[in-house]
Amino acid sequence: MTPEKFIASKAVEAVKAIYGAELPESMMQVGVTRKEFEGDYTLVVFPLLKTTHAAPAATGTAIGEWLTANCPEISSFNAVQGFLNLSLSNLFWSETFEGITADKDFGQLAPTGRRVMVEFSSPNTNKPLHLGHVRNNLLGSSVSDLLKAAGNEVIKTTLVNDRGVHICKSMYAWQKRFDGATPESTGKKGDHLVGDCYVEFAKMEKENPAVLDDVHEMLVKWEQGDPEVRSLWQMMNQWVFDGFDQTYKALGITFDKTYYEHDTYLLGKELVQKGLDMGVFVKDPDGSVWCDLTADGLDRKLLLRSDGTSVYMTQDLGTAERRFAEYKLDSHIYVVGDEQNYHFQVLKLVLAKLGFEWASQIYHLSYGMVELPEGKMKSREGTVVDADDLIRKMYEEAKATSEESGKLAELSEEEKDRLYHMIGLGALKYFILKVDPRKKMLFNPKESIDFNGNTGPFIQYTHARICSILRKAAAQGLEGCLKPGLELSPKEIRLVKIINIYPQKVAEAAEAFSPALIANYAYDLAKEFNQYYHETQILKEPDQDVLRMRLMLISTLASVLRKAMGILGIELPERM
RNA sequence: GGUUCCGUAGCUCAGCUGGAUAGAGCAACAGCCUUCUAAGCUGUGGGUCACGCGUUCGAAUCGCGUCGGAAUCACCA
Repeated sequence: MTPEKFIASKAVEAVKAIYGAELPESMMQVGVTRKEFEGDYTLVVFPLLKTTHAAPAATGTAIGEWLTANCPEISSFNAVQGFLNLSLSNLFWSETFEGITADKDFGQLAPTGRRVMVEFSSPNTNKPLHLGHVRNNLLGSSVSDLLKAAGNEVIKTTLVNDRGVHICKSMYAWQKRFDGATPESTGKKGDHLVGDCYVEFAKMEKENPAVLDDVHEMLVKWEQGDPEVRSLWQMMNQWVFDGFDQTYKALGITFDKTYYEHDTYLLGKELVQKGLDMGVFVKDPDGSVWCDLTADGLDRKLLLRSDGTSVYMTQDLGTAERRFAEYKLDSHIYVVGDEQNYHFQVLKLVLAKLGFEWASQIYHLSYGMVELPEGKMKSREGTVVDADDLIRKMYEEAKATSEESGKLAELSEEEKDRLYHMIGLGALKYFILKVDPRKKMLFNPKESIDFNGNTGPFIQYTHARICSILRKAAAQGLEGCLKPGLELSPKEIRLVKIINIYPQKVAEAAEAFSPALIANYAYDLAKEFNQYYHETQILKEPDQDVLRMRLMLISTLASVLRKAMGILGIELPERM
């Protein structure tokens, strides 16, 4: 039980005892006391005035007196206007602290019994990944870990868009203008080489629009299984996959299951027939099939072309049905940009019309675009921020900053390399994940991502600092240990308080599908530690019990930082 | 035009299930390394929470409207 809930339940008892009225717990608004006032938690008494028929301050005082008299956990109070500030006893906090240290799985929520699939990344195989994909990948991966921490079973998946006109464009340009170039012959990463082909095609199209006909012919041949086209397709796709693998590896992204569009693009046609049989779809005279959503405030949606071929939506209906059936999913989350809000709105509606109860368990985690100061990234104008480039730059930046600080003399070259990658990536991941997913975000390539302030490296640094203290303590044979009933300082209580709400944060963040809440929590915790660090000499404390308690406190804090940042996919170093 | 989302400090962002004097970081300025890692800490300046009306004891937060921005409404994916 959280302290807030505890106080609310006690306040219900207080009101009953003093005023004889039974109020629901939801009437008790308990929040964390603002810094300017004394106390840990504040009960807002305004909502109670109709019941108590007394002035705000008098009501607060009466409840405060009852609580301090009847609850040993509540040590003192002060009533300011309609706000009753309550201080919890030192014993309460030291017991809370003890409870946290005893819980090996602190922050891992109880199993929900729900199985959730998270689809993210889902790249096209005609060009390399850029910053927009990076946001998608980091969000998807992080939300997956977040949902796991919240007690769900999670299956991470991706649907590779490996067929279609866009792929054929790259293939066509390669055939005509690349003279047999391969990743080996050019020394170029495969996805970048194929991306070059795609760009080249745009030029070809500009010079002679007729090339589009050739590409469509190629697509038809692909669908017919033409051996030559298929083998070219396979070769170039493999180049891209190899390139993507490197990028995924650098980002620390993995999937439990990979789908390929060439396997799934025909799914959903039976569902169209089912919808027609059920009378929820209609067939136009030209043979095309539609779902009428005008009653839901939307338009008519095409589900099957007049030539009988399927569209994007058809395929998505089919894959959703297959996945829910195959994996017995309770829920499915799609991490897709907000430009596709309409698509997912329609998807859910159509599935509901087909009678699938699980349609309501589909969530579109709709995130905002990453924009540059000039606006959207445009590949035609060469303003796309390439993922590999960015990762490399972050590494260089981390290396430069680290070398400047000159603290890493004892590390081997290999350890340094690992550390630079950890820091560079930590900066990038935190930069992206600390922003509310739903909001669009701005990236300015001219200003490099910061390593100071509210950043990943700040939190990594804080962790390294704690580890340094723990190392020094261990060298003196000292270990963290908590003596029951030991007095905690106000600052230490603050730390315990923040650590204590971590599980609650995980629950909130999972509910909102927002790793940003975890990022901001980790920052608050790190910041609070740094203040404590500057005003408290941990190792020079003469009282051994206090010293050991502090070691316990900071090692617990470090462990919570690791858990929180782990959800963001960010590793914390032991020194930096 | 319809629908949806957004508008908080010079910049990037928190806060939004209504609560006390709206918070951080960056940038600027002033301090703190003979003290456990200065990628840190402390302080100063910086706000009509786009605007208006409403609901409420109380609104950045909820409702309606206005202005500004974005996305989307394909027999594209």
